Amino acid sequence: MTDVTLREVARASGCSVATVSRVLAGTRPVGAETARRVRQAAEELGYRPNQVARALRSRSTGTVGLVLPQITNPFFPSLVREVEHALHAEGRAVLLADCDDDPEIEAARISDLLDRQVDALLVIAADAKRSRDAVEKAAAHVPLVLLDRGCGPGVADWVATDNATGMALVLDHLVATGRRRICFVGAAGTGSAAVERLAAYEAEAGALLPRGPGQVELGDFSLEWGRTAVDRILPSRPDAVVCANDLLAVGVLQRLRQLGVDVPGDVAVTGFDDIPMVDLADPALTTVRQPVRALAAEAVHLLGHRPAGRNDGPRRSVRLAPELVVRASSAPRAPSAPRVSSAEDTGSTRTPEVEQ
Amino acid sequence: MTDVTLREVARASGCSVATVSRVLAGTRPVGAETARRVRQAAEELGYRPNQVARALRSRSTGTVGLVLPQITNPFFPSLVREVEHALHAEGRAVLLADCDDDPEIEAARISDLLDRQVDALLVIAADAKRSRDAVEKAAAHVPLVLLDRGCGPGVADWVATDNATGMALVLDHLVATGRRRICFVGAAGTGSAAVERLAAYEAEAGALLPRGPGQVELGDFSLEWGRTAVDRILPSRPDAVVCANDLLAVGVLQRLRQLGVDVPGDVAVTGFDDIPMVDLADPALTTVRQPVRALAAEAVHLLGHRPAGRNDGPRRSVRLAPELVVRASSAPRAPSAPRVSSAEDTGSTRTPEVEQ
DNA sequence: TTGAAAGCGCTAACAT
DNA sequence: ATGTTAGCGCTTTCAA
Repeated sequence: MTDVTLREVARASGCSVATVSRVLAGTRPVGAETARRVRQAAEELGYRPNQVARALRSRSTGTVGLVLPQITNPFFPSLVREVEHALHAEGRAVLLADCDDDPEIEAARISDLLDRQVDALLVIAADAKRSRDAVEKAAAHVPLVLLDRGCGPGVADWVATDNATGMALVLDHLVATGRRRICFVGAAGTGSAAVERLAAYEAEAGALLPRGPGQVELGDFSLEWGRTAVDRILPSRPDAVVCANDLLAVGVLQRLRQLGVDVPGDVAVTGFDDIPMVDLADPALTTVRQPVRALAAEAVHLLGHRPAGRNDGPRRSVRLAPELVVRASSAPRAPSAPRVSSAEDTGSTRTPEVEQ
Repeated sequence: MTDVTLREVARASGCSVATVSRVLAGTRPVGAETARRVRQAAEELGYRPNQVARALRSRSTGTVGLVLPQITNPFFPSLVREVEHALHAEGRAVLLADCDDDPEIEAARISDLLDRQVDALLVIAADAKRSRDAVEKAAAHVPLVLLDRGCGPGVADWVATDNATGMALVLDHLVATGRRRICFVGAAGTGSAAVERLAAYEAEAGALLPRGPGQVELGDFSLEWGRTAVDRILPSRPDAVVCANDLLAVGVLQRLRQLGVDVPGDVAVTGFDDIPMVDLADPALTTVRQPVRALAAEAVHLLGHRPAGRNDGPRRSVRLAPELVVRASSAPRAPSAPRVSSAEDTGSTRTPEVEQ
């Protein structure tokens, strides 16, 4: 089952390999009759262009490297899905590299992808500081866009969710539904999500609440820390707990239930990200849905707009507004105005549901 | 920033390109001193071999296509992770193709991957019947291994979890802890998971229970169907509900709680797969953990053992035994012998936990 | 519009 | 052990 080559198509259609190439790649005008003969011959022989040979000659593999910290992080699969679809729509394929949250592995994987001549790189940085070097070097060789997690200013183009807007949506909603003693459970890390969401909480709460921000508890982005934080926060008698991500919020819900605290009667709880498993939370979790499809589309778009390896022009940083999804965990205490779901005017695309 | 080629390394080290190639690729013995000079020159020039050129000449890209139905299906990310790591350990890269549960898109993606000259294909079939053609054709060109979901006998090598063993572990456990009125909530589809888990339930329940299998309700693999099925099953007064996957089980738990039925006091509930979100179920869900790492390792192993495109020899079908993870949802009603967790003698590798 | 010819960067025969 | 030489299959000058 040896593969059919361009040469054989040329012979069968009675013209040169150059002509066949032009017909099939559509690079230059070709006589109508010739084109027809070529296409027919290609069809009959079952010709399939060898993309490796094409890549070697044209210096473009039609391949993009996608580097991420951990595919098992529940927020990433939908992002990977959207990136894959957006790239495929342009005829490009995705080389996937999972680097296990380790910046050194990340650097090695990036290097490997460059050796494989990817046309571009999409990187969800493993570490805000320690990913920087590898990303910066890679950006000198191919167009590179940071997605979701960045690694410092000026390193490369960066597309992420607008955390400040997301947090503002949450606090506006809570205040509008009568909550006044709002505290915050977050993470102490240096990643953009941890830092920006905390900062946004403090700014918004300072502006909106008469007494300013409530108690803040910082740990890591884990279910366990969500549970623990509840015990530290409850003595201050909050009427709402804002969490920096969904995992924390689910941990908070679990512990609150264990303690017999009524949600949303006694306290409201909110998350961030809208990962698939919040469907299972009880009560259903109010959260901020990241505009996953738009993030992917924007990242893929930027990829195409910085010529390979050219470092001229300013770095672009694109922030996309997320959408507030109001569910039961933040329902008003007086159930006079039942709010089931709401999408603010963010212009963001909806994330597809998880299917089984 | 033009790339350094083999030719330049050859000139710098004062020997031929062939020698440089042999040193760097390690294909043939080379004099120690020459090798040293070559390596030094390569190092100094910052030489990086062009994998595309190498692939064209050696007819091997060091690339494997991974085709799956939907990366957002909660069972797949950990599988993708393990596959990626296993392949990377052999110096191979993963081209990812998500086909949106559509066999036609799947066929197109497979074809695209073949054009890109992947050395092999790993396919999680989208549909037990309609994936067959494309898979069979692809298997004629490159080594191909079906993973998790197959598509009929004799099509290609196939690696999957041993559903019969998994179901037997569940039923043995339930019977051993005193459950006798055990019913089943599953899916009506034709996929191997749906079919085999149902068959295994009926066989085991027939053998173990005096009155034989209990009520069986078949719908699809969704949370919603799990909730619905509870209402149909409750009138038969079961003391255990065995579910064909975790999503169903979580739906069952939700509805049971809504109805005020005590789990595990009144009825035990079990799932299948051990997807990350079962951590959040309340009570924690007893389930069957698929041997994800071992599945990936075995699939990657098989990939290397059928020479490219050669269809000789019988198709191999490898089934790996899963592991029962006992949690609160199936605790014995008399809490005299608290069982927290147990791993049966399956010889399977443990799946790593999901991290955030 | 078409063809002839020159490579892309590398590996693999075949020499020596 | 090393060098010379032919390509891998394609795209792209350069001529015609």
